[in-house]
Amino acid sequence: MATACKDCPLRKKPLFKQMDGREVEHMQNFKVGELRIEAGATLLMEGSNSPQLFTALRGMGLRYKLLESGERQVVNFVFPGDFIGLQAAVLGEMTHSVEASTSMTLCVFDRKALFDFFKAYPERAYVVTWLACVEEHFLGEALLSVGQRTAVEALAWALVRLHQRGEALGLTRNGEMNLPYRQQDLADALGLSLVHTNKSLAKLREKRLATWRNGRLELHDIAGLRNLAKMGDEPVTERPLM
Amino acid sequence: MATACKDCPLRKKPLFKQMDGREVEHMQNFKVGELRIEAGATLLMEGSNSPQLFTALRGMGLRYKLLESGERQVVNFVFPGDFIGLQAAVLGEMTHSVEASTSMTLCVFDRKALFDFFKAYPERAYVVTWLACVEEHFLGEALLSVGQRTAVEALAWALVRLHQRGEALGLTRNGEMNLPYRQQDLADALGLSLVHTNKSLAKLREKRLATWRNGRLELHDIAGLRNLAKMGDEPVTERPLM
DNA sequence: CGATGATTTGACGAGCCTCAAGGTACGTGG
DNA sequence: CCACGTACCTTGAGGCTCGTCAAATCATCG
Repeated sequence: MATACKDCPLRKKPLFKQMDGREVEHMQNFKVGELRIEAGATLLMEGSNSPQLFTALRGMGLRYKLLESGERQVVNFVFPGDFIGLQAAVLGEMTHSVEASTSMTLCVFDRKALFDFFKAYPERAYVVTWLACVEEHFLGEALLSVGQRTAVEALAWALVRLHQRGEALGLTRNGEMNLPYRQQDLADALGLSLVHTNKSLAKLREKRLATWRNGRLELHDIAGLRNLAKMGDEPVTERPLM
Repeated sequence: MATACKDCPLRKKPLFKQMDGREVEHMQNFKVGELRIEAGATLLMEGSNSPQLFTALRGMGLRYKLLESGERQVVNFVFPGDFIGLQAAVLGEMTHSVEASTSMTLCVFDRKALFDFFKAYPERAYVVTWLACVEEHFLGEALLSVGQRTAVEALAWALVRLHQRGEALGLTRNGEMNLPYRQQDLADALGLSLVHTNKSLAKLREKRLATWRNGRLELHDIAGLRNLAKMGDEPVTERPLM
């Protein structure tokens, strides 16, 4: 049974901007159902033109692109609240694939209704644009990491960011959280080899900065990590939810 | 004297989707003026909250991010038709800086009017989202290049893409175009050192694939470059103009 | 308890970076 | 007109980071 938008558990988290009753109703009009997929399943394929849009409600996933020769670049990690499939809706096809790392449940919207949605609810149209900008922002930061940081620095950056996202969603306890990815996923996100990623993670452990094993991430010294990664401190800000 | 939107020379280029008279009028309502800046000038600073939005009308520029330690990551190249400053308008601050590589003229819009614009002209709101998606698409591709391609491959990719953009704007003649950037700019875009960029460009020349000197780019073998870069062939498609 | 997939470690080499010096084009002032 | 400065491009030498190859360990699961 699909949960009604008014009962959406995600919306109440402090990370997300409050919606008034009308907005919730607008979302309810747009929503066509819920989808549950298993870990490992592919939700969207690069190049595909899916008839549906999604918002991740529960679970985590990956966005990635492939080179013809098989190399994979992870372009982002999917967390609850992420909006998925906008590119297919607007540009006509997905520019990356999306797959589930854990089992996930997603809110489903009808892609064909998007333009009518824009006409009917401009404040929601603004939200869609907002989310596209957030994605753009993250990709720029990732590019900065891959292009300019060393392996250890890039890993420090990635772990801090992932933890930050988890924390904003209330997924952490005493600096710990579940991080259900493989080292290969991080490696592909940062343009590193698996082996070098593994050795760099070991360095972070030796320096007592962060530990990540058995799917559990623990940051021992966030300030140290941020410093190592030469990150400025932009606090997590409220963002809207679709 | 600011040119009127109805006389906009950019809009007529085949790259851009046709607008009907009403849409042109909507843009005219939104436009507040024109700006001309010199080569080397900074248009927007990362972290700034500019009161203005821009569309590049003429000239070329760079979008980049800086690390505290001084490393620069070029996140994109600015060509005529690019929409600039959306992040500041929506997220509250720019997530990258923008500077002019040549002298530029830009169309100026009022950031505060953006939301009203969304309400009044949903088809234009849709266009803004479209452009944000295009940017996201490009950043994903850049990430793929920096993360997974070798230096020569990444350069091949970059030169093909830049040439493609030039061609779509009618800036090329027999595979040649002006490319008013420094090698350092390409290096910072691809996460390479200047020296290695220079040597890799030499290799592309030796292989008779591409020559870029004195601000002039010449692609001798586009298929060869695409092949080297392992690029699929997505054709350039029409896109809207703001 | 074997099979499969993920993590870990070691050895070695390659790609890319840094340092350094020289070259070219172009503008400026004596 | 030439000396000089500046900005950018080019080339060489040497070293470090990171990738590849290989194998061992570990965890999970049927």
